[in-house]
Amino acid sequence: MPSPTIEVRSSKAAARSDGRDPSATRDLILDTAARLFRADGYAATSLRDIADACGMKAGSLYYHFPSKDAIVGEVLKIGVERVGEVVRAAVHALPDDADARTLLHTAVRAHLSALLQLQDYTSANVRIVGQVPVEVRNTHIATRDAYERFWSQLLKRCAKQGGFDGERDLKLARLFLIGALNGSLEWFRGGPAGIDKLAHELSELFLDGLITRPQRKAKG
Amino acid sequence: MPSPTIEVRSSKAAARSDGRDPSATRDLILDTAARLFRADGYAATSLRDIADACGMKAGSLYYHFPSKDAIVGEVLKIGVERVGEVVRAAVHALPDDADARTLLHTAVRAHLSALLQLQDYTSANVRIVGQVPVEVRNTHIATRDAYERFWSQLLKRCAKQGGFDGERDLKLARLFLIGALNGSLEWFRGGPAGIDKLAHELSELFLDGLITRPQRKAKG
DNA sequence: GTCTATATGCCGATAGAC
DNA sequence: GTCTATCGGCATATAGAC
Repeated sequence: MPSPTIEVRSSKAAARSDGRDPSATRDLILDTAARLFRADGYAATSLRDIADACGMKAGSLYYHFPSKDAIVGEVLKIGVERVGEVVRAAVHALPDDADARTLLHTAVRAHLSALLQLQDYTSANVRIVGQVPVEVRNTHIATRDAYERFWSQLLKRCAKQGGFDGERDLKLARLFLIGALNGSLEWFRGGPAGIDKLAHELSELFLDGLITRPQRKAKG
Repeated sequence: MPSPTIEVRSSKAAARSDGRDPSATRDLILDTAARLFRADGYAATSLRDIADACGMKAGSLYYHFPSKDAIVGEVLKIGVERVGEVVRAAVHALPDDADARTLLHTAVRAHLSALLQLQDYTSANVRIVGQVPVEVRNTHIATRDAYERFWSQLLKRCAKQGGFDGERDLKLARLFLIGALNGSLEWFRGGPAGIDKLAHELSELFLDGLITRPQRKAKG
């Protein structure tokens, strides 16, 4: 499996620590806010907390963002959009006749990579949705629905290529799959190698199940 | 499938609306707090909000609980402990030689029943852990770990009875399974019949996978 | 057991100096 | 761009009447 490690950068703030990028401070605020939102929740994280962790004063944040809601909205947006982009790109790079196993494994691996490398953004996400102004939440839900539709189509494509069992409910399978993927945010501690093992195990589990099959495909 | 619907009562408050039970008010406060914590998060839910929804004044809550933390601690506790009790009881009621399919299906169905019928408690749970005093959180984590150990043993028992594939990583399978189960909190809307279908689909999916098997067991 | 009244403190946001 | 200073509001928690 020569597929390269998937790299997902959370923001420019981590890349350059000099002050030359005019948006570096903005990115630092976002990274910091995401981390604190994830750890303490939205309402429990004050602008003073965020500013302190950035080495700034609370009033200065208003030069970069018009309100606390705008900050949390941006954090949510980054979390949902970036995962979708990474997964779509990885699947799009496959040949048109890729088989079900390759399709599923690639999408699962890309999702896990982005999800876990952007942990502060993605997991702040699941914890603070529902505590945020309706306008922000509606945008978030629309993006999320589009991503779920992508997965529905992907599973249908897999079913055609891979001889899926006709009795399986693909809608429920999709929901369970995404739940299993996102649940890893709560327990995974490890690096890229661990992510690869996760992706391998989960896609095999969903395709083949726990019970031994009479004949198995040859591997690698 | 003659297995009866699993009933899980959230508290005595729902059962009796007369004022005769001395702990009825306490239970009403807990039910209300769980619902609001789930909807709005922990920090965003004020004691005034809880009191208003109970038809009381904020100060009166302090007759029943010493602090807001005590309320949230109790809500968390109910959420984790009740699910464990229901699942253990359901599995314990099975014969010693129950096969893997029956074991897994029974445990999955019991978990989903308790989880979804206690939605306010269980889903408040996943959203507000990490926003709560360390002492409360440690108790919560201990209970949760014990429950995960129960699932590990259950899967080992299934593996012996059911001819599991030796290549599967049971620890990861357990984590993915519980993730898929708990993820249903975010999307499931339905009643007991829907829960039964969920349990059926998920246990079949984990045992058999998405790909067609050459021979299948006869059903029902 | 529930009420009113209040102590004390942190919150988001703004204004204006530098 | 970042600072200091401050406004008005709502938070948890307490005290004591009924």
